[in-house]
Amino acid sequence: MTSEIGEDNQVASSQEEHSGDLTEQDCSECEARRHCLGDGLSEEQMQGLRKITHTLGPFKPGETIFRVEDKFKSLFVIQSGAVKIETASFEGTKLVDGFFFRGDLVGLESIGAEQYGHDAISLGRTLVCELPFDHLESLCSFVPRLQRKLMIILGQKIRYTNDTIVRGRYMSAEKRLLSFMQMLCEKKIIKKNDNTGSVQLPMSKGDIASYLGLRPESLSRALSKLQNDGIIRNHTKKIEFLDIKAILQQVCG
Amino acid sequence: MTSEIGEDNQVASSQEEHSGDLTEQDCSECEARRHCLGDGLSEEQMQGLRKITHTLGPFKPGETIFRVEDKFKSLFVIQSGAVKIETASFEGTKLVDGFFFRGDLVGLESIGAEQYGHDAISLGRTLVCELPFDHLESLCSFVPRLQRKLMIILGQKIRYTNDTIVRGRYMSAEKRLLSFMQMLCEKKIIKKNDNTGSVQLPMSKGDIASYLGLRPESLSRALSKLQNDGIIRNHTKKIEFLDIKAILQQVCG
DNA sequence: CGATCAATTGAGTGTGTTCAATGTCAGTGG
DNA sequence: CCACTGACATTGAACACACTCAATTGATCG
Repeated sequence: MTSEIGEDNQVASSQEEHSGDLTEQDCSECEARRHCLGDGLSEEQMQGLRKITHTLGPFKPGETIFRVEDKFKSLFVIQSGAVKIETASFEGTKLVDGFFFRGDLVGLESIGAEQYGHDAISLGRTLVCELPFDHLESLCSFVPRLQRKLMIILGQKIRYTNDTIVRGRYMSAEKRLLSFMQMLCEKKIIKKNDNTGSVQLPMSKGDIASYLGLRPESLSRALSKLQNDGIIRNHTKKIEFLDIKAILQQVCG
Repeated sequence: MTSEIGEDNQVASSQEEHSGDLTEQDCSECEARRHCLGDGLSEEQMQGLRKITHTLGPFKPGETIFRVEDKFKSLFVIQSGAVKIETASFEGTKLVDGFFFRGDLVGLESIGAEQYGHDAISLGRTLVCELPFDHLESLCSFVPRLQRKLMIILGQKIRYTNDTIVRGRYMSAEKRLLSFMQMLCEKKIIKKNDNTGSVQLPMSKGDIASYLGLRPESLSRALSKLQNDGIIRNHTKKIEFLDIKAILQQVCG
């Protein structure tokens, strides 16, 4: 478990990119501006937030943003790209516990712990914004709106897990896949065009399967079935949605 | 879904028990004192917390503390007794999403939502301490320690769900049951006596099954199997632990 | 172009589910 | 006190769905 730690600290190497960067964070060009923790704050409040943050990356696919057992220090807002978190279970098997996209906060899972409980791994070309948690906490005391926002996000995360993963236990492989695709639609990850659309998947099918609590084979079969039903068209790194309504109407029961 | 709401508001009727109670909450006799949100706060800080709280109950088994679609207003600390939260799924089936014991906070799941997402139902004779959330939030801004504690609890809840329910998907019925019994041990719900012990279950077997993502029949079979293996002795409302070590050593994989 | 890893497909197995029957227990009323 | 009731729990038999194992195809990269 600890064997790999420290052999190649990509966080450190990435930080070098902006070493000597003492100017205040510039959020005006950030792709995630509208989804960020800071959205809705006054200019003055945003300034407080900008002072404690800086950009990390870009991370290439497979690079780690933090590792299991690294000291918990920061949350990370995804500016662009995508991230998965995973843990090694009992015998070497990796389990994917979450995917994160633009505007999502990575690291909430480790609040209150000494160390991160997951590896956070970049999918695609990823830029993140680091929020040192103790600074963020202090800032929250002065900016009630920020405190509120963080709590809301924590509450949402609890609900989201309950509505998807926990509920998912009672759903067939096909339903789980559909609810995953619903999520992609709601997060606007897909390129939508009326009732059709498509996603360029940043993660592997195996990762999706793991996240949904399925074997890769079972996911593959579910994909094939939906393709036969004319709901989707399945490719290696892309899924075309031929009938978005049918996917969204899917009542999860 | 909304049909039952308001027909018999047990919250209101319970509140009558202490209507006119304008004195400050007295925590000195509370069974959950050592597990409460306020534990670790200075006397002065505790005073702030006591000012915004009051006791509700006792609730009898089956009575609701709040219902789905009630406006989200408060968190509730369990002083004594136990609570389950459940939701009605698609066709009338109730799904149990959590159990709460002394010192646990009920309602975290609904932070950031307009309405509660569950029914909270008393198991056994239950006393709770109501924490109006907007007051609690304001207090958090003045008491960083409290803010921190609440965030830690939220983080822990996220981790707990991930470590039990999400991981549980990969575990057999027997393993899920064992991990449930581990939880009971860790929360000191059981009456322990060296390597043996017993629990008087406040909830039905059906509730446990639902919580673990199993059918009652499957749980029953798992219980029978563990009894045959000499690990437990199974009764209707009680489980005897004949070998606590064997239960705790159980590595969840 | 071969090497490697991911994804798919097929065949057989297994664990939990489903359906149905029986058993247990607490509460109620004769 | 015992019979009746209804909810919960247990047990059995057949089934279904996802899993396992194995083979094949497909993509990517040196």
